[in-house]
Amino acid sequence: MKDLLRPDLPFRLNGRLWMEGPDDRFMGIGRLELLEKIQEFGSISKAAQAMQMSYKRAWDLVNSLNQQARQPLVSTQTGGRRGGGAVVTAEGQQLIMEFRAMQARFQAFLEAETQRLAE
Amino acid sequence: MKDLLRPDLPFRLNGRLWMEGPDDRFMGIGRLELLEKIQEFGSISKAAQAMQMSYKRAWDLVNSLNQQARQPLVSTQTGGRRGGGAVVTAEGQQLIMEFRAMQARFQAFLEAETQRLAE
DNA sequence: TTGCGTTATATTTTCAAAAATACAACGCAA
DNA sequence: TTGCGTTGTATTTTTGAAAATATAACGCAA
Repeated sequence: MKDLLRPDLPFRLNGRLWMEGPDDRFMGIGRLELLEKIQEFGSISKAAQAMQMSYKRAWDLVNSLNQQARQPLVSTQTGGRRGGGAVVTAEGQQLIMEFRAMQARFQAFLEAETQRLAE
Repeated sequence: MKDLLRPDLPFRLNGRLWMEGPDDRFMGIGRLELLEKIQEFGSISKAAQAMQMSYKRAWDLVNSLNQQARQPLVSTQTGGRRGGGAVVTAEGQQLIMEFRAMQARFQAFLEAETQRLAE
């Protein structure tokens, strides 16, 4: 493989992994990071801001996640002391853990293939 | 994982794999299929047509491939009996084989992860 | 009761990627 | 020498996704 590539350019292997339902994506690296930010800030809008994403997009993603899950993964409330907020549920936390683990195994796969590539 | 998902919807794991240079993608499943179609038809325009892709897009992809390769992966000629045509070079064929093999290993990874998912 | 910072939602605007369109050059064959 | 089906290239148009914008509802606190 290496002998096919221009030697003056640095090439690397990359990839994406996701879970999908019949007509919508369910989980991917972007949604994973969003869930983690919501957990960190307790707010969809703050999470969106931190990811430089519009609130609408973030909300749509959360909605899509919740619609496809058996139990809500993010629970929200409007009004109140801090204006409202969002919490990642126990189920959401489980999803974060399991998908993070899958991502880690995928990274390992990519690194193994990158080794092969150098041959 | 399975217990988090709506039981009435069929979910599946999916993914993409690609090689990239500093400012351009080099190889991916789309380019792989395009190379295979060019090999099949001996023509960029026929390959594009078969993939329901505009000729310009197909040509741009071929150009990008050739620019980043040490040796041309597709060689073309204009005019002549059949109006011209395109041939996948030996190097191009090697790329097809190696990337196909990598894709196969990726599929195996996806299936292994899908097993895990069902637990 | 007013202000604040959220969630929730609809609508409009922007942007970039792809497609569509147009056309010149090429070289063989009729 | 004309026509044909390519490659090669520029320009315009379309399209779809995301951002931007706007606004209501909510519920606590000052």
